[in-house]
Amino acid sequence: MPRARASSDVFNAIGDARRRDILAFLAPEARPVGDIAAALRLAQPSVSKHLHVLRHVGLVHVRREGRQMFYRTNIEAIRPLHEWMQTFERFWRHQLARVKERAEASSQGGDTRDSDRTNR
Amino acid sequence: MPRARASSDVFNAIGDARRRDILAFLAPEARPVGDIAAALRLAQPSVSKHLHVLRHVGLVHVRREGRQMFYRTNIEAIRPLHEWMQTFERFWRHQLARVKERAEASSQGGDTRDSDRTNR
DNA sequence: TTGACATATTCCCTATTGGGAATATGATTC
DNA sequence: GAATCATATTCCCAATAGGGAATATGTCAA
Repeated sequence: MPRARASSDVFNAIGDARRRDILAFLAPEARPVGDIAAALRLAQPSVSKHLHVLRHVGLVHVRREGRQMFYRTNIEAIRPLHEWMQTFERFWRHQLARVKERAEASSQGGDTRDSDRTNR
Repeated sequence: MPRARASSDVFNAIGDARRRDILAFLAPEARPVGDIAAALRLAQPSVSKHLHVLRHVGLVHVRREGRQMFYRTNIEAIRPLHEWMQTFERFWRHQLARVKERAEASSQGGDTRDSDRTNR
Protein backbone atom coordinates (compact mmCIF):
# COMPACT_ATOMS: atom_id res chain seq x y z
CA MET A 1 0.00 0.00 0.00
CA PRO A 2 1.39 3.43 -0.90
CA ARG A 3 1.52 6.35 1.46
CA ALA A 4 -1.72 7.81 2.77
CA ARG A 5 -3.10 10.68 0.75
CA ALA A 6 -2.17 14.14 1.87
CA SER A 7 -5.88 14.91 2.00
CA SER A 8 -6.72 11.88 4.12
CA ASP A 9 -6.37 13.65 7.45
CA VAL A 10 -4.84 16.58 9.28
CA PHE A 11 -1.63 14.72 10.07
CA ASN A 12 -0.85 14.24 6.43
CA ALA A 13 -2.13 17.61 5.31
CA ILE A 14 0.31 19.55 7.45
CA GLY A 15 3.23 17.53 6.16
CA ASP A 16 3.85 20.06 3.43
CA ALA A 17 5.74 23.20 4.45
CA ARG A 18 3.87 25.35 1.96
CA ARG A 19 0.58 24.31 3.40
CA ARG A 20 1.81 25.25 6.85
CA ASP A 21 2.82 28.64 5.48
CA ILE A 22 -0.62 29.07 4.00
CA LEU A 23 -2.27 28.16 7.28
CA ALA A 24 -0.17 30.73 9.13
CA PHE A 25 -1.01 33.37 6.56
CA LEU A 26 -4.72 32.67 6.74
CA ALA A 27 -4.95 32.49 10.51
CA PRO A 28 -5.40 36.19 11.31
CA GLU A 29 -7.93 36.91 8.59
CA ALA A 30 -9.52 35.60 5.42
CA ARG A 31 -7.65 36.24 2.17
CA PRO A 32 -8.29 35.66 -1.50
CA VAL A 33 -6.17 33.17 -3.43
CA GLY A 34 -4.28 35.87 -5.27
CA ASP A 35 -3.06 37.40 -2.04
CA ILE A 36 -1.74 34.07 -0.84
CA ALA A 37 0.13 33.45 -4.07
CA ALA A 38 1.65 36.91 -3.98
CA ALA A 39 2.59 36.84 -0.31
CA LEU A 40 4.15 33.40 -0.39
CA ARG A 41 5.52 33.74 -3.90
CA LEU A 42 3.78 30.66 -5.20
CA ALA A 43 2.11 29.99 -8.52
CA GLN A 44 -1.65 30.36 -8.41
CA PRO A 45 -2.45 26.80 -9.50
CA SER A 46 -0.17 25.52 -6.79
CA VAL A 47 -1.99 27.55 -4.17
CA SER A 48 -5.36 26.32 -5.38
CA LYS A 49 -4.21 22.74 -5.13
CA HIS A 50 -2.91 23.18 -1.61
CA LEU A 51 -6.13 24.89 -0.60
CA HIS A 52 -8.03 21.98 -2.01
CA VAL A 53 -6.19 19.63 0.31
CA LEU A 54 -6.59 21.92 3.30
CA ARG A 55 -10.27 22.36 2.66
CA HIS A 56 -10.76 18.64 2.35
CA VAL A 57 -9.50 18.05 5.87
CA GLY A 58 -11.36 21.07 7.22
CA LEU A 59 -8.30 23.19 7.93
CA VAL A 60 -9.69 26.11 5.94
CA HIS A 61 -13.09 27.58 5.26
CA VAL A 62 -14.09 29.34 2.08
CA ARG A 63 -16.36 32.22 1.34
CA ARG A 64 -17.07 33.59 -2.08
CA GLU A 65 -17.07 37.31 -2.65
CA GLY A 66 -17.61 38.30 -6.25
CA ARG A 67 -15.05 36.46 -8.30
CA GLN A 68 -12.74 36.04 -5.38
CA MET A 69 -12.62 33.16 -2.95
CA PHE A 70 -11.71 34.16 0.58
CA TYR A 71 -10.01 31.41 2.54
CA ARG A 72 -9.56 31.38 6.27
CA THR A 73 -7.77 29.00 8.58
CA ASN A 74 -10.07 26.92 10.76
CA ILE A 75 -7.99 26.29 13.85
CA GLU A 76 -10.62 24.03 15.29
CA ALA A 77 -9.58 21.40 12.76
CA ILE A 78 -6.14 20.90 14.26
CA ARG A 79 -7.78 19.53 17.36
CA PRO A 80 -6.95 15.89 16.48
CA LEU A 81 -3.31 16.87 16.35
CA HIS A 82 -3.60 18.78 19.58
CA GLU A 83 -5.21 15.85 21.32
CA TRP A 84 -2.69 13.42 19.96
CA MET A 85 0.11 15.53 21.36
CA GLN A 86 -1.60 15.71 24.71
CA THR A 87 -1.36 11.96 25.08
CA PHE A 88 2.36 12.57 25.48
CA GLU A 89 2.05 15.38 27.98
CA ARG A 90 3.02 13.21 30.96
CA PHE A 91 6.16 11.90 29.36
CA TRP A 92 6.92 15.28 27.96
CA ARG A 93 7.08 16.74 31.44
CA HIS A 94 9.22 13.93 32.71
CA GLN A 95 11.77 14.49 30.02
CA LEU A 96 11.68 18.25 30.40
CA ALA A 97 12.32 17.86 34.10
CA ARG A 98 15.36 15.72 33.42
CA VAL A 99 16.69 18.14 30.84
CA LYS A 100 16.26 20.97 33.30
CA GLU A 101 18.08 19.07 36.01
CA ARG A 102 21.05 18.45 33.81
CA ALA A 103 21.08 22.05 32.66
CA GLU A 104 21.19 23.29 36.22
CA ALA A 105 23.78 20.76 37.19
CA SER A 106 26.04 21.71 34.32
CA SER A 107 25.61 25.44 34.93
CA GLN A 108 27.46 24.83 38.16
CA GLY A 109 30.43 23.41 36.36
CA GLY A 110 30.22 26.08 33.71
CA ASP A 111 30.49 23.61 30.84
CA THR A 112 27.92 24.39 28.20
CA ARG A 113 28.11 21.28 26.12
CA ASP A 114 24.79 19.98 24.92
CA SER A 115 23.05 17.61 22.58
CA ASP A 116 24.14 14.19 23.46
CA ARG A 117 21.23 12.03 22.57
CA THR A 118 22.23 9.25 24.89
CA ASN A 119 19.75 8.60 27.56
CA ARG A 120 20.04 6.04 30.25
CA MET B 1 8.64 17.98 -7.15
CA PRO B 2 7.25 14.91 -5.44
CA ARG B 3 6.12 14.84 -1.87
CA ALA B 4 8.68 15.38 0.89
CA ARG B 5 10.20 12.22 2.29
CA ALA B 6 8.57 10.78 5.36
CA SER B 7 11.95 10.90 7.03
CA SER B 8 12.56 14.52 6.16
CA ASP B 9 11.09 15.94 9.33
CA VAL B 10 8.75 15.32 12.25
CA PHE B 11 5.72 16.67 10.39
CA ASN B 12 6.02 14.04 7.71
CA ALA B 13 7.10 11.26 10.01
CA ILE B 14 3.92 11.40 12.08
CA GLY B 15 1.76 11.28 8.99
CA ASP B 16 1.57 7.52 9.17
CA ALA B 17 -0.93 6.11 11.66
CA ARG B 18 1.22 3.07 12.38
CA ARG B 19 4.12 5.25 13.32
CA ARG B 20 1.89 7.17 15.72
CA ASP B 21 0.83 3.88 17.24
CA ILE B 22 4.45 2.91 17.66
CA LEU B 23 5.28 6.21 19.31
CA ALA B 24 2.44 5.76 21.78
CA PHE B 25 3.54 2.24 22.55
CA LEU B 26 7.13 3.30 23.14
CA ALA B 27 6.38 6.35 25.22
CA PRO B 28 6.08 4.71 28.67
CA GLU B 29 9.11 2.45 28.35
CA ALA B 30 11.65 1.04 25.93
CA ARG B 31 10.65 -2.09 24.03
CA PRO B 32 12.34 -4.47 21.62
CA VAL B 33 11.17 -4.66 18.01
CA GLY B 34 9.50 -8.01 18.50
CA ASP B 35 7.25 -6.64 21.21
CA ILE B 36 6.14 -3.80 18.99
CA ALA B 37 5.31 -6.12 16.13
CA ALA B 38 3.36 -8.43 18.42
CA ALA B 39 1.49 -5.68 20.25
CA LEU B 40 0.50 -3.77 17.12
CA ARG B 41 0.09 -6.86 14.98
CA LEU B 42 2.52 -5.72 12.33
CA ALA B 43 5.11 -7.65 10.35
CA GLN B 44 8.61 -7.34 11.73
CA PRO B 45 10.17 -5.83 8.58
CA SER B 46 7.44 -3.25 8.54
CA VAL B 47 8.18 -2.26 12.11
CA SER B 48 11.89 -2.01 11.39
CA LYS B 49 11.19 0.29 8.47
CA HIS B 50 8.96 2.55 10.50
CA LEU B 51 11.53 2.66 13.27
CA HIS B 52 14.12 3.65 10.74
CA VAL B 53 12.06 6.68 9.78
CA LEU B 54 11.33 7.59 13.38
CA ARG B 55 14.94 7.31 14.36
CA HIS B 56 16.01 9.44 11.44
CA VAL B 57 13.94 12.36 12.69
CA GLY B 58 14.92 11.74 16.29
CA LEU B 59 11.54 10.59 17.52
CA VAL B 60 12.99 7.42 18.98
CA HIS B 61 16.22 6.38 20.64
CA VAL B 62 17.79 2.95 20.44
CA ARG B 63 19.77 0.88 22.86
CA ARG B 64 21.16 -2.54 22.12
CA GLU B 65 20.77 -5.30 24.65
CA GLY B 66 22.11 -8.61 23.48
CA ARG B 67 20.48 -9.36 20.20
CA GLN B 68 17.55 -7.14 20.91
CA MET B 69 17.19 -3.48 20.08
CA PHE B 70 15.24 -1.50 22.62
CA TYR B 71 13.48 1.52 21.19
CA ARG B 72 12.08 4.35 23.21
CA THR B 73 10.07 7.39 22.21
CA ASN B 74 11.94 10.67 22.50
CA ILE B 75 9.20 13.18 23.21
CA GLU B 76 11.62 16.04 23.02
CA ALA B 77 11.67 15.59 19.25
CA ILE B 78 8.07 16.63 18.79
CA ARG B 79 8.98 20.09 19.96
CA PRO B 80 8.90 21.56 16.42
CA LEU B 81 5.34 20.38 16.11
CA HIS B 82 4.50 21.73 19.53
CA GLU B 83 5.96 25.10 18.68
CA TRP B 84 4.23 25.23 15.35
CA MET B 85 0.90 24.64 17.02
CA GLN B 86 1.61 27.34 19.55
CA THR B 87 1.75 29.91 16.80
CA PHE B 88 -1.98 29.34 16.51
CA GLU B 89 -2.73 29.56 20.22
CA ARG B 90 -4.16 33.07 20.00
CA PHE B 91 -6.55 32.25 17.23
CA TRP B 92 -7.34 28.94 18.82
CA ARG B 93 -8.61 30.73 21.91
CA HIS B 94 -10.63 33.17 19.88
CA GLN B 95 -12.39 30.40 18.07
CA LEU B 96 -12.89 28.38 21.21
CA ALA B 97 -14.50 31.38 22.82
CA ARG B 98 -16.88 31.72 19.92
CA VAL B 99 -17.73 28.05 19.96
CA LYS B 100 -18.40 28.25 23.66
CA GLU B 101 -20.65 31.26 23.22
CA ARG B 102 -22.72 29.48 20.65
CA ALA B 103 -22.87 26.35 22.75
CA GLU B 104 -24.20 28.28 25.71
CA ALA B 105 -26.64 30.16 23.56
CA SER B 106 -28.01 26.98 22.04
CA SER B 107 -28.17 25.18 25.37
CA GLN B 108 -30.96 27.60 26.11
CA GLY B 109 -32.86 26.27 23.17
CA GLY B 110 -31.98 22.70 24.08
CA ASP B 111 -31.12 21.52 20.58
CA THR B 112 -28.05 19.30 20.73
CA ARG B 113 -27.16 19.07 17.13
CA ASP B 114 -23.47 18.79 16.50
CA SER B 115 -21.47 19.15 13.39
CA ASP B 116 -19.77 16.13 11.95
CA ARG B 117 -16.19 16.76 11.16
CA THR B 118 -14.37 14.69 8.64
CA ASN B 119 -11.71 13.33 10.91
CA ARG B 120 -10.93 9.70 10.40
C1' DT C 1 31.89 -23.82 14.19
C1' DT C 2 27.05 -24.49 13.68
C1' DG C 3 22.46 -23.38 14.51
C1' DA C 4 18.76 -20.59 16.39
C1' DC C 5 17.08 -16.15 17.31
C1' DA C 6 16.37 -10.84 16.63
C1' DT C 7 16.52 -7.28 13.62
C1' DA C 8 17.68 -4.86 9.27
C1' DT C 9 17.78 -4.45 4.33
C1' DT C 10 16.47 -5.37 -0.45
C1' DC C 11 13.38 -6.21 -4.30
C1' DC C 12 9.03 -5.79 -6.55
C1' DC C 13 4.84 -3.43 -6.75
C1' DT C 14 1.16 0.28 -7.40
C1' DA C 15 -0.80 4.70 -5.78
C1' DT C 16 0.13 9.33 -4.85
C1' DT C 17 2.62 13.60 -4.80
C1' DG C 18 3.52 18.51 -6.17
C1' DG C 19 5.50 21.48 -9.63
C1' DG C 20 4.93 23.72 -14.36
C1' DA C 21 2.22 24.76 -18.24
C1' DA C 22 -1.96 24.85 -20.46
C1' DT C 23 -6.73 25.00 -20.20
C1' DA C 24 -11.41 25.15 -18.10
C1' DT C 25 -14.93 27.23 -15.19
C1' DG C 26 -17.08 31.28 -13.00
C1' DA C 27 -18.19 35.94 -12.31
C1' DT C 28 -18.08 40.81 -13.63
C1' DT C 29 -18.10 44.69 -16.63
C1' DC C 30 -18.78 46.93 -21.00
C1' DG D 1 -22.72 38.97 -26.50
C1' DA D 2 -17.35 39.63 -25.82
C1' DA D 3 -13.44 40.62 -23.13
C1' DT D 4 -11.33 40.21 -18.69
C1' DC D 5 -10.26 39.00 -14.10
C1' DA D 6 -9.97 35.24 -10.34
C1' DT D 7 -9.73 30.66 -9.41
C1' DA D 8 -9.95 25.63 -10.37
C1' DT D 9 -8.76 21.58 -12.97
C1' DT D 10 -6.11 18.69 -16.09
C1' DC D 11 -2.00 16.66 -18.12
C1' DC D 12 2.74 15.20 -17.86
C1' DC D 13 6.52 13.76 -14.94
C1' DA D 14 10.22 11.98 -11.51
C1' DA D 15 10.32 10.54 -6.88
C1' DT D 16 8.87 8.27 -3.03
C1' DA D 17 5.93 5.29 0.27
C1' DG D 18 4.83 1.09 2.41
C1' DG D 19 3.25 -3.75 2.20
C1' DG D 20 4.83 -8.67 1.37
C1' DA D 21 8.31 -11.95 0.67
C1' DA D 22 12.91 -13.14 0.61
C1' DT D 23 17.37 -12.43 2.23
C1' DA D 24 21.25 -10.30 4.83
C1' DT D 25 23.50 -8.96 9.11
C1' DG D 26 24.41 -9.58 13.92
C1' DT D 27 24.43 -11.92 18.36
C1' DC D 28 24.22 -15.59 21.53
C1' DA D 29 24.34 -20.63 22.94
C1' DA D 30 26.07 -25.20 22.71
